Amino acid sequence: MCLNRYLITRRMVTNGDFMGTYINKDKVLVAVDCIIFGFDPQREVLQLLLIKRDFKPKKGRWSLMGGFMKKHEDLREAAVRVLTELTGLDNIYLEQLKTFGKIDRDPVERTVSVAYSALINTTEHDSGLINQYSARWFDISEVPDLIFDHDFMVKTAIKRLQYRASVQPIGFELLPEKFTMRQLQKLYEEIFNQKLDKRNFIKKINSLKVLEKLKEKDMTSSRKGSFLYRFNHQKYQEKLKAGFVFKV
Amino acid sequence: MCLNRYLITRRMVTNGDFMGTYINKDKVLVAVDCIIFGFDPQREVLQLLLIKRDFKPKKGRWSLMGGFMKKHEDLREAAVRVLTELTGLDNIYLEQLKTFGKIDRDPVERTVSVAYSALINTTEHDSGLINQYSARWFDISEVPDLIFDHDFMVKTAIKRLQYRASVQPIGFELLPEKFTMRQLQKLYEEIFNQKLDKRNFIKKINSLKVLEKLKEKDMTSSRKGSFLYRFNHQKYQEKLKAGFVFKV
DNA sequence: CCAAAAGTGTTTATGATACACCCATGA
DNA sequence: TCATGGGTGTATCATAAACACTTTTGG
Repeated sequence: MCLNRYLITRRMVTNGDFMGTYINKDKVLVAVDCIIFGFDPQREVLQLLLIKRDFKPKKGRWSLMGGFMKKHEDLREAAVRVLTELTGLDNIYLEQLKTFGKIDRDPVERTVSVAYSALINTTEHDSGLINQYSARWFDISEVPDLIFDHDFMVKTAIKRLQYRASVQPIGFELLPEKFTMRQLQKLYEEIFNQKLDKRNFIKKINSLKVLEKLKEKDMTSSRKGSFLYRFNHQKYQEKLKAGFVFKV
Repeated sequence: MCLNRYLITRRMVTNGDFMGTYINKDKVLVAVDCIIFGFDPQREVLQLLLIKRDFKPKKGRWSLMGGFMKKHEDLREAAVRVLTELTGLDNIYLEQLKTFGKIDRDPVERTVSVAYSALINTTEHDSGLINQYSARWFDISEVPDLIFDHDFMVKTAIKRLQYRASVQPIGFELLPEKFTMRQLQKLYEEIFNQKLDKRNFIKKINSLKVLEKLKEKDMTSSRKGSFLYRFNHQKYQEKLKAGFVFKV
């Protein structure tokens, strides 16, 4: 590390080759921020995970889960580590969203932040664990003002989520293993922020042929009860390999 | 800068608030790499701009136009500056592509690189200027091996280009002001790497209603000559505002 | 028997695809 | 007159959108 750096510097001094290429270049902090979406199947709302900062600056304000990349760690690994440290969430697939590099985005130090995003199935992840870490789910319509440029990051993430939802059967990452058609539809309505026609929606979803209709019914939401469905990962993978586009 | 940093450190020492938040965090080099696409309307090929490195490491190898962000400069500005310094290209709209953060992507120093991409109209930009800077256009099918992870960056950029081309009338950024339908079609064929039906293509393009057919003909490619078209930016902006999706 | 949510089909409009011949011109 | 690239139209199919009534059952 320091040694390594010294050696390179020596080489540069010796033959001049690296001159102007790596020395005298500014180094800055590289942050990672995690934008985690969830869906509450009972209340049928899209949610965002936030933490309350118990340190300055902006102590007491809500923020995305963020931290700094270490020199000897991959960027993505840094995001995974930070998320785990702050929420206990483990084994989450984080997708890179965008990098935010405005000069004054962090008032303390020049920091470039790489935002990562994930969709999680809240019923599969221990919410007690999340609470323990002073993290909390917010309904997407009730997200408070966030620190720095985190509001903008969230806006960007929602746009990306809408795009992803339009080309992939995204619902299955956010719903419990078994779910009703109504829940799936509500999820899409939340993501796109618009009402969808029940009949057309079901037709389209069925045409994708990646759902199994189960014999079981969910009896909590009506007297008649509604059938439960399950996502068939194998069929999905086969279709994906065949180049099928899951336009919803 | 150094002063500023010192003050913050003092405050941290005084009240402990910043402890563990900003101090002892690793700083790394933040690079920007520019992926510039062009289109040669004569030869009807998609092209990529590269430079020959005249410095180590990888001296003599071809590479994207890259450099390091300065501490007191926006990330995007850094990309614009680097592009201008290395190619003379000015006034280019660079769109952020993705950030590459593998631990060993640069063998010399830990570097996180943010890739930016742009489409340029080669006839509007002084190619003499580019040559002066030891930059060169390569046909997309003949791009040489590049340094570091630049090959992967280019692959990623091409995918993004294909996506953008499918939802925006992208051709107009890459073509000269006046162009023929054939050139436009060839451009899309190059981007998607597949043949398109002439009649269907023209129908689709016309349905977008953002082209003006001129009275002039281009006589260089056939005896009959082919009509020239021009992109109508105003119509495009109006449609864009109205939420029109330019699916091609 | 009624309230509340579940479930189900048809029609129409729009856009995508496939496909082949005539036109204008310079040499 | 002919070789070359330019230019045009129709029929079919697939998907999207609009739209309303019946079913089930617990209370």
